[in-house]
Amino acid sequence: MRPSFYDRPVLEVARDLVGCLVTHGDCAGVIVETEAYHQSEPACHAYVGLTPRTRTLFEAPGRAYVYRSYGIHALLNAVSEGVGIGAAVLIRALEPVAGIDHIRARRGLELDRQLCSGPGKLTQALAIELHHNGSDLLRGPIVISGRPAAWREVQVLADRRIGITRAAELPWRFSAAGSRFLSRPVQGLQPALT
DNA sequence: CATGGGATTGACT
DNA sequence: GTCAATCCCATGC
Repeated sequence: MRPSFYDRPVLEVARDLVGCLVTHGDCAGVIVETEAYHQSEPACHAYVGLTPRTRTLFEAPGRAYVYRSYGIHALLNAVSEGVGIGAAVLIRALEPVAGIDHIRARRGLELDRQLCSGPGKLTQALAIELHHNGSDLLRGPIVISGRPAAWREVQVLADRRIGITRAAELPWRFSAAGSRFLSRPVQGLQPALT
């Protein structure tokens, strides 16, 4: 992935990350679901401005923003847009493609469809922790790389974001059409604008 | 310094 | 469908 990939409007980055590969150590999965967040809307952590918590969101695009959700789960985001603009793409679900036995052991589950079908599940599956906050997604240890050949032409659907109360009407969730590995089914069935 | 609210998940009725 | 677990940190006194 080139650095310029993330230095674009966060909606485009979120759409284009569907089908890309996330790798950490010997485990990897194809991104099948994302959500976009931007400082201009109140569901985004960066809405409150620059604070210790949101610092990473305003730094260089292509970094990982990892934070703790509900005191329990670590959630992985890809920082997007330019320095000084708070925006990121939440990685919400993966189709596991490598290190599946390792992933099953971490998750305590067997069924492939449930291993990475949620933002907290996939961080547990790939051993992504809070200390990865601020790390470089181009250089590692967590690496996001371009779409494998079989995913080059993936159809992406847009839908409403999940689990938020503010700005809930925005169609900023993106998912791979027909994927069985989503956190929840698509409701809107709207093709993402290109 | 005290309080309260989550970009969730899994267990349970 | 309901609900608790659990912790970082923004906010307000």
